[in-house]
Amino acid sequence: MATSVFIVDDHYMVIEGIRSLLQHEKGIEWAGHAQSAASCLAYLQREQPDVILMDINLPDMSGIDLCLEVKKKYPFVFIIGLSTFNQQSFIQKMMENGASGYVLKNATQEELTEAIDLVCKGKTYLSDEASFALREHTAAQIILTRREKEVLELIAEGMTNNEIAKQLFISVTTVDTHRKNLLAKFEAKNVASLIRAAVKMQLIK
Amino acid sequence: MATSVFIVDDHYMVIEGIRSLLQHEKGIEWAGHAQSAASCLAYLQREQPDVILMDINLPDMSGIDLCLEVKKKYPFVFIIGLSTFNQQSFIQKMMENGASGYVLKNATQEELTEAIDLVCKGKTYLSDEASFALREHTAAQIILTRREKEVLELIAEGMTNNEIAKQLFISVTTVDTHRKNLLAKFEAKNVASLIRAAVKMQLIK
DNA sequence: GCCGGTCTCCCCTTTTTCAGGGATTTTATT
DNA sequence: AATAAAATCCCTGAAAAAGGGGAGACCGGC
Repeated sequence: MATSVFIVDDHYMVIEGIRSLLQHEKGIEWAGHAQSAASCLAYLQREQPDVILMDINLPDMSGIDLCLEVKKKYPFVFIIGLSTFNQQSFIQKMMENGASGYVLKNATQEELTEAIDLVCKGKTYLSDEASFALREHTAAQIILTRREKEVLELIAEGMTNNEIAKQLFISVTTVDTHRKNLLAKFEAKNVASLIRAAVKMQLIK
Repeated sequence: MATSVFIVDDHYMVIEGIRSLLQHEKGIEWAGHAQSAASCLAYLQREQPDVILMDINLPDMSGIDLCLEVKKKYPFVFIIGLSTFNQQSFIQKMMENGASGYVLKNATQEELTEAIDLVCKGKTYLSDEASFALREHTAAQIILTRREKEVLELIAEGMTNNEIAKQLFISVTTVDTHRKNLLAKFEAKNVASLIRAAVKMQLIK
């Protein structure tokens, strides 16, 4: 029986590209496509494909969140993440949320079909670049607590410790402690390098 | 006579997508594709297409720089920029460097062919989102002087005014002046918001 | 030659950050 | 119940940044 493949990507050209790559492939059936998380979820209520190729960037919800939601509702649908080369920091989160594989958008037809085949058998497929990035990223990953994230956000907004303290209804000294922990975790010597690093790691927008 | 179209994009799937969109289009001839700036330039030495669809993100050189170079050497080749929705800040630079149009990667077949037709006639095509972004961006554009850029870079590195002064062989007070001007230009109240804004506007990486 | 912009330098004051500690309570997790 | 992790709070003192000025030198364009 043929494997049905569904794709979620907001870029029409990418959908077309994958369709074109897969259309003559035996054993693969085109289940359809969606350009948003919402329409993907709507489709899944009617029918479930074997594999979903899912972009990280969607207009209404991130692929990471969508992945989690889809896996919760339809655990037997396998998900393969899709992204461009410079979004590798998301791979980790995507896999944590239940994706079975990860393919970069410059993958060849062979890589794509191999990924679909492997994933259907319950295995994991990571493109070379993806698995490399995963190792790199895991090493350099920085885990922030809830409060630290909040403080970081507000620092990035340009607020002083005093202002942050008022906003969060805590003491200035507490904010200062969180700030110090942030600086330590990022190995940054001041806010400038902190914010730069945080933006690089996609922890703030 | 048919319009020959060449495409430069490092994502194989996007190339396939566009090829699939254009292949049955009368009046459009597929000239080929390249996945890097270098191979694009190599191709152009042999023959020149009428239109190049050019991605902003290339592995070896940015599309913006490639655009400038191609236009310098082959001024009669029309270039249409290609990008995803969240890279709109590059549109301005692409147009400044001689591009004739800009299309987002979620464009439909109609938009794409319309863009190619218009551009061939020497006109400009901007997708709705692109022209909107252009207006937004132009209004909010911030022009930095040579020195300000240098200081900004070093601030982002986490250096203090003192360290920057030593590095640039100027007085601390001068660095401070530049810093103040940067804050004023960005309408930022401290480095945190300055760096965030600068990263957003792609002035630093 | 003049003007605008850039780069340079200096003054002052106040605010904020940074670097060191230390310490208690809350909240999971086992 | 014990432990670990997170969140809370406090102190001191030095360093840096921010906010407010002013001012001379250089350079390119009109």
